[in-house]
Amino acid sequence: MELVEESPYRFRIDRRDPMRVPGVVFASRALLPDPAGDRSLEQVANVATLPGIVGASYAMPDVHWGYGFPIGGVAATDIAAGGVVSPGGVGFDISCGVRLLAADLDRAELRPRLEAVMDALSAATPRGMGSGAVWQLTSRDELEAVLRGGSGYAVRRGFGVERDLHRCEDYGAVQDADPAQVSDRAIERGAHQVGSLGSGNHFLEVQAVEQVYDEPVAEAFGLRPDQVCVMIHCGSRGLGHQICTDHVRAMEKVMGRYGIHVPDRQLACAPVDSAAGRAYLGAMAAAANYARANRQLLAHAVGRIFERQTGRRLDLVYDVSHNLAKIEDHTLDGGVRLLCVHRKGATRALPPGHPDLPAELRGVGQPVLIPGSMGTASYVLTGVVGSPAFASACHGAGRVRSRKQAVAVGRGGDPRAQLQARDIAVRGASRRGLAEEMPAAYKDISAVVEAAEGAGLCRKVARLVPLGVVKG
DNA sequence: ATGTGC
Repeated sequence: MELVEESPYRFRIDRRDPMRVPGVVFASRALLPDPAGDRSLEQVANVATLPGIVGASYAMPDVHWGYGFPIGGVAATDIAAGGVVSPGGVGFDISCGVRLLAADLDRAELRPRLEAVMDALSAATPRGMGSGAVWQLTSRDELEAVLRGGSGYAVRRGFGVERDLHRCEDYGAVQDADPAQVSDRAIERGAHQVGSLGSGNHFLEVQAVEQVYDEPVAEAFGLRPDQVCVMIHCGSRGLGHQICTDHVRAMEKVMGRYGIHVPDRQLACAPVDSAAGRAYLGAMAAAANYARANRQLLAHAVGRIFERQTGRRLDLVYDVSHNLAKIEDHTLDGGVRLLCVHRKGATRALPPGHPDLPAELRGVGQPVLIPGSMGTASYVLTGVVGSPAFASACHGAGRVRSRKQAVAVGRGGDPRAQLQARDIAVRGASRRGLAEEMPAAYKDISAVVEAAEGAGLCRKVARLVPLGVVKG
């Protein structure tokens, strides 16, 4: 894959047939994927062939290989020009995302209570591959209320407060969810997992604010130095996975009828303005709302534990997903166009002044929540005016070794002991599960964030360090 | 990511 260096944090893949637009990779040279083990730059070029794609096929600094689209990919299509939506451009874990809570508590005050807090969080957090959840839903009607209402439904049922919704992307629910497009199988898989963490790279972490880069913005977000925070990273569990599977299959069947041909079967897609496209978007919105409710329920459980253990409240800083396609207005070539923006392993990053932000955040921009790999720092960033990638930023460190490779590299070591030696309390997860998530398997989060900022995608606000982690 | 893999 030929890359042209345009600036220190921007590389171009020149357009050549059948690409409709160029590829653009925001990264330092050191962060570029190694073509020997990762073909994600070929995927960037493949995405550039999709009908209706505008601007470029973008890759964030944490880009790595994914299903069809790269993880860390952004692609926008022009709906009026036959632009498509593709489930592979969202990913299997629909609306997987991050929620950050902040306590009115300093890390020194928490220190003597940390082990007890971690035990209580561990006991209250359903996690791992199987079932077990905060909510046990008994009827399809009740699950449909979750699929339509997202975090808002959880709040209405008493699991949170109205203020929470002002600190959620989309005020807690994507509009136009269509439960009729969700298969019975997806419903069955989801019914017993509402309010559960999952496994893999999902986690619940107690953190402390180690550094503030922009004090006024941090203050507007509700963050200050040494403050204790809780970060939750999880998604739509088996329900989102099943919806992705179902709609990829459906689109594979009808794609030819729309005259669409793609270089990789995993890029199955349909026009946004088509029966198959609308069906997927309705089901995707339902899965997104499931993920939002999932994080709302877990956060509420965590809040109760914090109050009981420390006497302090947890307030929501923000909740934002990094696996979603959204219908958005963007200015392009001087005109406003309605685009379908796919962000897969990429976080929406609205700039200051954006009308979709609540009044209290409009002056400073949207909080962009970037978890590091296990045991490393996480970052809070903010969106900036003039984003070069449809108001999007990175989403995390980005895997560089497969799970299997990660276990092989770490063989002989004890991941739990390694984390505890650095004063990080660990709860849950098997030895293998932890080994798969060790920092050696990921890029350096600080380098990823430097590149994202250097490329003009976002701006640093605060750096958080882990005190304790609950893994699936 | 995922009742882990056609």
